[in-house]
Amino acid sequence: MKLENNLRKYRFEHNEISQQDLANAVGVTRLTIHSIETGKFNPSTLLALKIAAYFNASLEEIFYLVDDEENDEK
Amino acid sequence: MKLENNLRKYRFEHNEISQQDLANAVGVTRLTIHSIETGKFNPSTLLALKIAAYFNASLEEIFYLVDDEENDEK
DNA sequence: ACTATATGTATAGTAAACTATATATTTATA
DNA sequence: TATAAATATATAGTTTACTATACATATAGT
Repeated sequence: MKLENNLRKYRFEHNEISQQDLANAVGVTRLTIHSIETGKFNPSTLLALKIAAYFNASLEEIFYLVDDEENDEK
Repeated sequence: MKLENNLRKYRFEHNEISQQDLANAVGVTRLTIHSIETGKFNPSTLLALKIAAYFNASLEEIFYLVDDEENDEK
C-alpha cells in the first residue's frame, strides 16, 4: 500500500490556487506542497486534513491508498 | 489547529483489538500505536488511512482537527 | 501466588517530513 | 523580447515520526 493524491488537480480545478498560496494557507513551505504533489513524501495527517479543509473536501477525496507491486504486504 | 483522535475508543468499541495486534495489522510497532493514542505524535497520512481502513471507517471518523489556544494561526 | 497478556514509560537510534536558501526552467503577459 | 509569476530541482539542516530494546506496572486467569 502506498499513498497517492490528486492535489494538483484540486489546485487547478477547484480553486486555481498556486503552490505558494496554498502553502501559506495551510502553514507550510511551497516546497512541501511541491513534494507532496510529486509524491516525494507522505504528509502528516495534520497537514493532509488542513489541505482537505482548505478545499472543503474530505481527506479521502484528495489522498488515497493504492496497492504497490513491490512492498506487497502491509 | 492540532490533531486529535479516538483511536483508543475504536480499538475497544469496534474490534476489541490490542495495541500489538493493531500494530501488526497496519505494519508498525506497538509503540507507534501507543504514541498516537497518547497524542505523542501525528501519524503519516499513509498510516492513518491504513488504520481507518482496518476499522472500515473514514479517516475523519478517527482523526480530526481541533483548535488550540496556543498556536492560533495556521 | 504464579503466569500470561496488555499497557505505560524511558533511552537511543534511524528515516523521513519539513524548512531555508538558491538557481534554473517554464509560461504568460506587457 | 523583456519581465514577472509559477514551478522544478538541488543541497543542507532541523524536527519529528517511527524502530529497537528494555523494564515496569496493571489486570485477569489458573
